[in-house]
Amino acid sequence: MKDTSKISTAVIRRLPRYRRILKELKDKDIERISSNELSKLTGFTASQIRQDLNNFGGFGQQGYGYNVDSLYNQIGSILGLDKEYKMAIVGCGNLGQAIANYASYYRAGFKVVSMFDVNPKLIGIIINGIEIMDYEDMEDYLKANPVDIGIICTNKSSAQEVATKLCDCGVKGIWNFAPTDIVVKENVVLENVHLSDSLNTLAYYISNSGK
Amino acid sequence: MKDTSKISTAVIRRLPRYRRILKELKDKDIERISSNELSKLTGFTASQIRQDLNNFGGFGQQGYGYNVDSLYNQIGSILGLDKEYKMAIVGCGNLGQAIANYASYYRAGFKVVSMFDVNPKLIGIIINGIEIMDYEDMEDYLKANPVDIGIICTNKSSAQEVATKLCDCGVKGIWNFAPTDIVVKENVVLENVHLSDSLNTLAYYISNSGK
DNA sequence: TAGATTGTTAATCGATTAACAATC
DNA sequence: TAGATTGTTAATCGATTAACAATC
Repeated sequence: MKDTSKISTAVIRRLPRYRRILKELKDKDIERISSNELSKLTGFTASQIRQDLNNFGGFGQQGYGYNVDSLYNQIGSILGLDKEYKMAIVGCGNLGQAIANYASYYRAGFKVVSMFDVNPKLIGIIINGIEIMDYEDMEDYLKANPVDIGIICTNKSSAQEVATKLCDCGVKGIWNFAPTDIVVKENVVLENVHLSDSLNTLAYYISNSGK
Repeated sequence: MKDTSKISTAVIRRLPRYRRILKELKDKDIERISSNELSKLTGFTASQIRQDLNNFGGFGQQGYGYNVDSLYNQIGSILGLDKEYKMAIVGCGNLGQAIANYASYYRAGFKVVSMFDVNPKLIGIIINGIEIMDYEDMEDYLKANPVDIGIICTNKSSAQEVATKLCDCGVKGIWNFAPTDIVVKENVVLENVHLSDSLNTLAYYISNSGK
């Protein structure tokens, strides 16, 4: 296996997609698959698929292809999905609540364990078994009950302050849904979901399609 | 200006980010900016910024830089944000409701005009001024009241069927939040927001950080 | 005018694709 | 064994960066 720190983000971002397709094959009780067939299903070239996988090890067998179940598990393990992640949601409007209900059911390994908001109307409400707490108490609470991932579902103006506080509370990663660029402490991983950027990109391709 | 069909997706996906930063500068009443300063704010190199912008035309001025307000508007126009987009949401759980409240306030140009669900408990509810309608009636309704963008917030198993129906109703683009790959009719633009993929990527970097 | 900074060409770098020997 | 398909090296392609003449 190569030094994983040298593997490009493009490769990493393809892995969840491979895994998703493998899951579907697994559910259809398909045992083996060739890079060529996987190419048809994913839209990536067979060559690229083999290159990508060989960054992490030789998971296939000449003349046979890849074992679906085994490759599915290997990719899960590469992605770190055999571990458990505790998560805290900050900002419990519709989006925060959607995530609270969503995240846990897609991947058993991701558990929302605490939720925070400043709005007195939301504090005390129970979402998916978790009571929304006062944001004021977040620092104390998270220092006593640490989480791995902080999820920012606040508005733009609060996002940086929340991010800084989450970093101080020792999160390992931040999943940011606020439509702004935030800065995090060294060694904290940042993953942005900029919905407005995504919608803008869609608008571009709509207004330029057929040209 | 180059043939826009030859401009890579990577370039297009940087445009919303440039625009976001320019908006902040505009709000601070900053009039001009050089590619070098923009580089510091965006994290992209000055060279790349100039290259990107020159795909669409020479918006700068030697010795001066770029006029913030004008560049902001130009990028908006390139992205097609000077038009209006009517949108329909299919699947009105937390996520669908979050989008209904979200999309409209980020960009005045994106208007949610109809919402559909199969759940009788949701049908009739009013979200942000829009009454949720029965999914059964979607086809008839959208043929009489067409939209530009269909937003899929259903679960995985319904996503493809919904996508096909939206295509039949003449949408120009689909914004897909269901965690699955869907196929759309030719000339319909597809933009995926795979939240589970995003979270998996975050997990990878967390479990490989510090190595 | 002198200084600054763009627009654009050329050089570099990295990612994707092609090809094929290794081998199951 | 013969056929299939990987793992891996080499070739290609495209995107990013560097450099600098043009020019405000």
